[in-house]
Amino acid sequence: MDDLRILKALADPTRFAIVKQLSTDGEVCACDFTSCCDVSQPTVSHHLKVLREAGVIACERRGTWIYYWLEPKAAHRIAALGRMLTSGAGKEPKRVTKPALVTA
Amino acid sequence: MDDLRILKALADPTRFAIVKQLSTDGEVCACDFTSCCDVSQPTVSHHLKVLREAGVIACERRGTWIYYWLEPKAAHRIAALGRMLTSGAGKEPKRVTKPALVTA
DNA sequence: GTCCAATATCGATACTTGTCAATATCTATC
DNA sequence: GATAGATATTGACAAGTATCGATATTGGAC
Repeated sequence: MDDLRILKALADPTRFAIVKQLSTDGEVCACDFTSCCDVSQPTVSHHLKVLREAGVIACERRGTWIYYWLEPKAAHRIAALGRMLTSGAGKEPKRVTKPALVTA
Repeated sequence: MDDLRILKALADPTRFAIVKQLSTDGEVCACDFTSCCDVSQPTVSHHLKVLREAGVIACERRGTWIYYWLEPKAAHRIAALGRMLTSGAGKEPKRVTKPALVTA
């Protein structure tokens, strides 16, 4: 829902690594992030929670293990942001002088 | 260059507001961010520096004023990230049981 | 060169957050 | 119910950072 929250969730090396692995593997068991991310189990759990609460990932318990995957909705928000930035970049009015201020 | 650095630069309310304004207006004088972002001038200057060093924006001095705009290269990184995430989301192998580990 | 406006830098402070050890919870199996 | 493994929560601490006031720098006009 909140673009800024999604960005904050992605803007951490550990969480970015988690998201990249999810993007590659499609679905990953929580126990498999401990190896990839060189942090302790509670830290992985914390980051998974941040990503979950930002709506970036979702999870499902299957027996003892919990599987995580990317939320398409959040992925689409980032894609939309990318389109917004690419369309905004290179708009270049490049005025030579500052236009007169309307207010004051 | 660095995706993570771009994300970190975007993941702040003030900087995100700056980037959104740049995306809308194409090019903005530094003096015009003070009004939009409800923070002091040194704070705006600091955030512009962070965005500049992350390669998200670029600037040019014209007389007394300094104009900022979005760097197309950074915009394309975010767009590419969006595509990566959207293609990664919904991959769903959804295995019922955890596969045997290859190593150990 | 002097004055003024726009922007950047510096130093200090408060807030946020990433991290881990210890512990709790949950599920399956016996 | 007891045990064992997987994951989450708690509490504490360290590192990072957003913020501002004061000050410095830069460029234009006189």
